[in-house]
Amino acid sequence: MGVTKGVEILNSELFSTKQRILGAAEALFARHGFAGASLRQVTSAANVNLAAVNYHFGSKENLINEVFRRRLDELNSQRLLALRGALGQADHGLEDVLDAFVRPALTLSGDAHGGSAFVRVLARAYAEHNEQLRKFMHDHYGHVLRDFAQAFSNLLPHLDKQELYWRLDIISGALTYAMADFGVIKRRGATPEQHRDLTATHLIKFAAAGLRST
Amino acid sequence: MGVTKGVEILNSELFSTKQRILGAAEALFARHGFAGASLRQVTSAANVNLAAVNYHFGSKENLINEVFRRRLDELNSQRLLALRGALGQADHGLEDVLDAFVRPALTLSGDAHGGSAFVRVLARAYAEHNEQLRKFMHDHYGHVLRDFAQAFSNLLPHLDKQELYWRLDIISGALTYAMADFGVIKRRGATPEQHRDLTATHLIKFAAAGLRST
DNA sequence: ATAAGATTCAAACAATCGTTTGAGAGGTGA
DNA sequence: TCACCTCTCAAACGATTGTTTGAATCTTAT
Repeated sequence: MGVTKGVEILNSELFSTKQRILGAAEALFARHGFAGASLRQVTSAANVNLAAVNYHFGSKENLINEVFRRRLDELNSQRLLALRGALGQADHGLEDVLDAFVRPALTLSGDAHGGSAFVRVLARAYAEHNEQLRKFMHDHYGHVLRDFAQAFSNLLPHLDKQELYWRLDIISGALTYAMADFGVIKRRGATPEQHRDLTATHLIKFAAAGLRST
Repeated sequence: MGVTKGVEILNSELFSTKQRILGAAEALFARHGFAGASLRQVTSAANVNLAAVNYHFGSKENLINEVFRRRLDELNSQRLLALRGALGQADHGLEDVLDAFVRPALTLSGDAHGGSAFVRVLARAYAEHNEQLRKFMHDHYGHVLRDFAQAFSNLLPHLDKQELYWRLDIISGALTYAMADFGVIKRRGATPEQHRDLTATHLIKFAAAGLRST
């Protein structure tokens, strides 16, 4: 049996080698993990030569980082946009800020072009507690978390900064994990969009309660 | 640098070779994942010969299964015990059944003798969606999930069976993931036991709302 | 004490891993 | 046409993987 079983071969000429590698890596990392998916599996699924990974990305580790960067760049800019919109409302509350954090991620999880695979990759990364990956995210998206933390802090002035960061880390993990299951869940009598909205409502309510607790 | 960095070497004569391997595997699987932790790392940390794994467990995959079996046997029997206690109450509700499901897992996550490492292993397994591991859990602990599903179904007669199983799967994942972070979270002015109780309350409330939603 | 069985050990197995190499194909501008 | 640069390719690199082997050692019962 082939190692690319079930993974769509992205051999269209419409996509560059780099993009095909990123897409195949995303799908295979979601399914087998970072250590479990080999570069030979990735390049085979992407229909490119094995050496192409090290040529275009330098190393497997850097490929992993690029898989994250491609999606998180878009995700976090949308989060900041939504945050600015929420803070623009004069009477905005905790739930509005949480919504700005969750909603773009939900949209990503509903994306058919690899986005739903990526949220599973994200869930793996959270489960891994990978220190190297955490540093990458901190370096590249730390300002996003800082902006949200500032917004939360203004709404929760009694809460210690350090404690706030712990809770945001927990919330990120819980939300990420909950999102990772979206692909397989079918709720009767509701469209996927309705289902995501319903889940978002529950998650936001849950997270708001966790943030408010003393 | 040694590959066993930071992992306690279980070389006490009080523990058998099998137990030392299971303990070291549990700790290293929690830290590096199933594919990421090699048998040489495991046997080195356990202070046993490399071949001991295949002698006592047959294969790495079977070792993984045994790591799960050791903890889940105890966990699930306690869950069933708590479920019987909850069902014994004449006026028991959804939260009581959920508590019977969550509480034993929380106790395990607070256990210092590898239990807290094991919940991280569990979180990884959920994130992996490992089909082989899911089959193992289904074969060995399917009756536990069935008993809980029956209890939930009696309390939610309007809910379709298939839909109920989906929701229980989600809840299991969410609870497991939330538990996996316990080791590093320190909440000011609360003992670890109090913190676990507080988190359990939030989780149960969240799960109950999810189950009741139409 | 002695045979039988259970366990441990160093060593090696084939397979696979991420990475590197050097030749060559393909396109671009002078 | 020529030189230049980008990219692809098959092949090989050393290292590490899970597993197996057969002899050595320890345990146990007769």
